[in-house]
Amino acid sequence: MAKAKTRSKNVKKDRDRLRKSDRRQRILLELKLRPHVRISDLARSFDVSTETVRRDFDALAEDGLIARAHGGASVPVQGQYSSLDERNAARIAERERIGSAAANLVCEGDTVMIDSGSTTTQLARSLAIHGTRCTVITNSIPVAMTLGDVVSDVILCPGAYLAAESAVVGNETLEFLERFNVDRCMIGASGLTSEGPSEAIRDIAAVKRVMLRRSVKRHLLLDAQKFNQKRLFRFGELSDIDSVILDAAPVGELYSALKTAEVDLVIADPPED
Amino acid sequence: MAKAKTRSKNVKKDRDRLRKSDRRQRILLELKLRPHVRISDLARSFDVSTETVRRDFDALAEDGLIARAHGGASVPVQGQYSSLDERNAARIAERERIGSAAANLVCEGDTVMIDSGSTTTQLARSLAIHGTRCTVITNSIPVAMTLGDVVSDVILCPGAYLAAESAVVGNETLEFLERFNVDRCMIGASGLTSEGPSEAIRDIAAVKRVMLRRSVKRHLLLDAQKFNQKRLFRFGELSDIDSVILDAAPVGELYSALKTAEVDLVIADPPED
DNA sequence: ATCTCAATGAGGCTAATGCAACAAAATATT
DNA sequence: AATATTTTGTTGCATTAGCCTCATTGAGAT
Repeated sequence: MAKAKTRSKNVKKDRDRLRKSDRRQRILLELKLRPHVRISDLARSFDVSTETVRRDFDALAEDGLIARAHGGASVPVQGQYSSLDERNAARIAERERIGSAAANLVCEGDTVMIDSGSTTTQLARSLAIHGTRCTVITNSIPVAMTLGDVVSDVILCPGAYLAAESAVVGNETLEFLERFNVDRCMIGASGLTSEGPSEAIRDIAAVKRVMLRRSVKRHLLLDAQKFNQKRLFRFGELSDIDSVILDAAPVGELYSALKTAEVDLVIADPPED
Repeated sequence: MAKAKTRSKNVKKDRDRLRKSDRRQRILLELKLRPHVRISDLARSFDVSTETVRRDFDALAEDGLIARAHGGASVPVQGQYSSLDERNAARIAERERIGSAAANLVCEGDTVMIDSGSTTTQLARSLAIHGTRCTVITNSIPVAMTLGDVVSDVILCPGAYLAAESAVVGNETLEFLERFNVDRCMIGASGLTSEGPSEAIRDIAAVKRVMLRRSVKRHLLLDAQKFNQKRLFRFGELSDIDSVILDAAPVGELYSALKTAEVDLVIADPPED
């Protein structure tokens, strides 16, 4: 049955005041336009009190849709990791180290495929800091935006835009990637077991598969938290990987499996301070 | 008491102050990672006083590299227009109206090509607010990110990433676009004369040309400030355009030329308040 | 070594924001 | 229509940020 009264009395418990949800919607839209909005501006724009906007912010932040800041709010995190909680903030440091170590593997003039993910975005950042001139092919928008067009040539893949990952995926992406032969690829993973790396999202896994196939040297980036984690989509064997860049050495079965597969282990330097 | 030399430090000696430029660099890199940084965080991170960070912010904001906010700073504006000055802030309102009017032209289920630019990004925003379900093909990253993947299917073009426009351009973009036939395209322009629309950046103009060619209905979006402006690269004749969406009616020669070419004029509604 | 100038930090003050409790207004429910 | 519930506004106060001035530091130049 079609909803006759569009938005008047819909549900019982679900009291969605048009006003409120409408404001929230507009806040989110606004944040898609600019990276940061001020409470005072929004209050004036909506003609409500700052307290109301503050409450909207609290609600949106609770859902992880925005990131609060003093005096305003910004987009949660350009589609990368969520810098909300302490736990994740700690992960950032490790990803930074991994990204930095991975950046050292890239030589001047290299052609590199970089996939989407928080760790590979950190790699892009390290590459930008380091100023390594290279050609990058990526399906990740944060990676492209981080690298810019000054130091590196960045080629962005086509495909369907996947907001949750800030990346493009799908057949067009895969076909496009097939056209290239690159020196190396830098790939993240949600999990790594002795059976190989795996990933939770199918389309993302498919991209990784193709990138692995088109590269001479194949590097996997991941932090120790992913050890022995298994996700639905395995995108390769250990023998498909030339080296793994990580923040701590694996042990036990995973370690021996990596050794058997002759995978190089690149352990990122421990934090300086 | 005007200070003669505000910040003249471009001495030939490049070893000015590594400290300062290094900090600025890191601030910019940080902003590529997260959309917003806090002064207090940076001060702690760099182990300098908040005043120093504040001064860095002032300098960076002066160059338009960051956007200041209370308590921090954010990326200037994801690569779109610069919301720095009042003049530009005023333009935003007009672009909003134009974008909204253009969004009304899009029907449910349409396939639409949208090019890069501040006005078309506003169109994307209006589409998102309106919730029009459609398939969008774009070379603009802000457009893709604004639309997301909930209401619309968004297909991003491949190509070389052009940071200044936050868009992809080049042969790959053009070839990709050629593969599609769409109902309509929404295109911005830097200038419009009786000879046709023009654009300052060659690669961007090339994209617009192809989009025009692949569309049944061709819409041009621009504000009155662009009237009688001529840029280096003309990307079409007036007769290539089906309708122009603008915030004020053109007059004189431009008006008669548009009429002669049988171009529809869609004047955006004036502001409500 | 001394001088100079830019850069930085510290203090003090003002303005803006955050927070909590309560009051007022709007809306839904009966 | 009357009541209950939610939402919004207001007030007061604590906290934080902004900004100005001035003292101090540090690097380069003479």
